[in-house]
Amino acid sequence: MNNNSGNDKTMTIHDVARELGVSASTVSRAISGKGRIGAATRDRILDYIEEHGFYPNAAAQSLAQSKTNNIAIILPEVNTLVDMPFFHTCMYGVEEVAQANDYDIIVVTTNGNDTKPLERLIQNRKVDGMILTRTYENDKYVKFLKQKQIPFVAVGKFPDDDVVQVDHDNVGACKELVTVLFAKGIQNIAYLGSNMDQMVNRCRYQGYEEAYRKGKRKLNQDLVYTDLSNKAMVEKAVEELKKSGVECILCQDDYICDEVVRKLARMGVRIPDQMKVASCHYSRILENYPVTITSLKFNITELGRRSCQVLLDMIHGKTVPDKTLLDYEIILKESTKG
Amino acid sequence: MNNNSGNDKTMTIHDVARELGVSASTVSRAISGKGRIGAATRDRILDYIEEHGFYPNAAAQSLAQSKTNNIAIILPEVNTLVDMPFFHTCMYGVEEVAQANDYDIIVVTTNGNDTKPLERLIQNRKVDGMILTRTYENDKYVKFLKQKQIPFVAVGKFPDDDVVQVDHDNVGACKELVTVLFAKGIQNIAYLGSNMDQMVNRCRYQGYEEAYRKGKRKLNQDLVYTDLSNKAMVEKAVEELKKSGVECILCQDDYICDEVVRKLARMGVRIPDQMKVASCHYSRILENYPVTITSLKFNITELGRRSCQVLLDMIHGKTVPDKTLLDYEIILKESTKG
DNA sequence: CTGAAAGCGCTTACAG
DNA sequence: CTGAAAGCGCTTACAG
Repeated sequence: MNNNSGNDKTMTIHDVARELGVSASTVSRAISGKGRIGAATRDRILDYIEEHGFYPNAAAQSLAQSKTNNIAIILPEVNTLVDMPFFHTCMYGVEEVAQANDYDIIVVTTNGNDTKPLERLIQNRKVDGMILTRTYENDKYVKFLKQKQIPFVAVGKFPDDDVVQVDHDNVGACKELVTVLFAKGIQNIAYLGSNMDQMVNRCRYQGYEEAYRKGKRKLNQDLVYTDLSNKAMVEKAVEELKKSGVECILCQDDYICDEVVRKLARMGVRIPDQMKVASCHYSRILENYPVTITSLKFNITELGRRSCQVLLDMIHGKTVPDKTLLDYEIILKESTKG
Repeated sequence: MNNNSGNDKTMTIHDVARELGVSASTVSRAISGKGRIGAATRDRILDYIEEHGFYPNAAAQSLAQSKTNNIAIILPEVNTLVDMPFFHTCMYGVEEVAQANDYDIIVVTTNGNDTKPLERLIQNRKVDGMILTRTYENDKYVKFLKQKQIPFVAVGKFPDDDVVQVDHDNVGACKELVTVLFAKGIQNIAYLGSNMDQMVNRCRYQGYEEAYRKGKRKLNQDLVYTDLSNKAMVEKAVEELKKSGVECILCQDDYICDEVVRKLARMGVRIPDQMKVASCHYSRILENYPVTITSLKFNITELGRRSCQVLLDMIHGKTVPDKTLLDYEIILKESTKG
């Protein structure tokens, strides 16, 4: 007693064709909107479909059209309170515009080295394109995708010009932040960063450097730490910096900023009186402090959205800009006051 | 000059059949391992495939076999430092076992109300099953999936017996935690929770209640808050509880715990001397405090893994347990000392 | 504007 | 053990 003519198998295009006394081709045209078709027939078909809930089989469409309406989003393996929200939020953004365009997203997590999962997805033709959410200095995935000529976009900067990139202007943002801090009368600013394999980290450091150059100031390399891979190293750096008499510490991200703030608290060093602090990336972690922290703020969801939009444009054969740079905000707070 | 016989189109099963002088059926059998086939032919085919890198077209396989090798994972829209890592970690777990079984995961984010995205995925037959990562008191998705007879598993408890569930034993865990606290000599324990629409929150409260009953203690409803939906409400509750002279506050999750700890600090109330605190869910947020917090600890990745394993079993027609309850740990720390 | 036919790239009874 | 054929459910030139 259901709509399905007493037949419980899922409806096909032929079922609706038969019911309506037209051919399957005509039904297909009505649905796709492609090819000439009479307005009356089209409406009749569309009405029937609407009413009886016909949904085309994705695999059949995919096979016939050589397109999947799937895109892959490649996530790194991360587990910090800074990284997880970043990638998750970015994924939301991607998903939002994918959904809006009738695309689904296939998520794959990788360690940055094993290209097997990625290859399988491509070779089996399960996706029409890919989004790389993190790029490395020498990125295996990028090489593979370029060679396979798969449409893909890299979230984050990449040295090669022929790679389509969507990113926040990390270089410009850090440069401006440091310049602003100089303008506030701060004489020297230390930099604490970690893994320079990641492009985003290189960019931030570059911005810091450029600000020094622009300000015609001499950058003392003793104030620069770019390979702090754990808490102990950050703590040691903070101790050394305190002794050195530097006025301000610029943190590559909130993970490092978090350690810095805690360490200073344990040392009894007051922010900003005895040490100023700023971070290159605002995340909710910063909300937890008694003292508010000066930082750069990026719109991560928008980053995801734009990446997806650019990828879809590529897939649909439109020409897209090689680089899309998103804006940033500089949030000045207590931690750099005075 | 590539391996592809000078032809740049992607290889099909017929190409390898022709090269090897066998039929497409035989190639198919060699790959799938199904149907009788001579060991020699099989090896010859497999070697060729290995060497020349043939990958079957997923859409074609999907169409012929009516299965997609995709599963969907439904994520709620969340943005707190507690929720995002939870769902992200769970997703990792799912992805890990999906990958290992040659399944891909399609991620869809929903607000819990709009069933459209879910429906599309099902109706177009893009997935073989689904994982619901959050369940609600009256879950629309559950209803839809049951009606459609799609294999699915709910992460978290669900009242209906005919819904396959994978969950931590939230009830038992909270019950035991509260019982342990009683055993330490604490006389009364307040409960701070939020949205009771979510099953997980109901469970935790239920465990708390059961511990009271088991201990034959009278539960004073003035000590119970179950609808704190923002910071201000939590703060007010903390103030009232401090006045009431209660000894210990049990927090439904770390989001609430975070607010409680901060509020107590601002009030100048020392933990654990002047107020004890415990949380029903350990997340990295708790690592940030100067005082360590007693809490329940769950293995979220494992939750994801098991959910996926159960779903795959269902898809493959095995019988699976209606409920899979994962273990928990009780971590006693400073915050409940003395 | 519409239909019949071939094709997308696999799988799987059915013969042999 | 292996092959020819039909079928999965669409799309799309090609005729008319």
